[in-house]
Amino acid sequence: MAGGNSLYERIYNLVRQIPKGKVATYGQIAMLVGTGPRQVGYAMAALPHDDVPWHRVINSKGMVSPRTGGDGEIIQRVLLEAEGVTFSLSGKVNLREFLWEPDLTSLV
DNA sequence: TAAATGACTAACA
DNA sequence: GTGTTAGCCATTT
Repeated sequence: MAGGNSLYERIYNLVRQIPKGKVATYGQIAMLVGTGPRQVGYAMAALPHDDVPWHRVINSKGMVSPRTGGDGEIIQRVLLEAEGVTFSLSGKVNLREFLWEPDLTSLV
């Protein structure tokens, strides 16, 4: 387990800071916590917290990543649309408008 | 201890 | 535009 304060804790903490109506990419979060993008995806898969807006985390293509098994992919899209994020006909988010710009001054 | 896993990304064909 | 290859690194078995 991730005893106490682990890398994942930082990832979850960062994800919680994503404002409503915005999205962040795995690579972006990975860079901020100083790890590889796969760890971010793995952290989401583990998700010990149920109060993390994991649905605001998408891949670099602006699309919801297909996960193993279930169809949470659909749920993620619904949650984002409920927050005001729009999807193109191809099922992609306009990152130029909805990509979260992390406020570094508040992360120090 | 070593090998396998994975909700990714960038580069190349 | 899509498909494949390689790199990535903490967690799990």
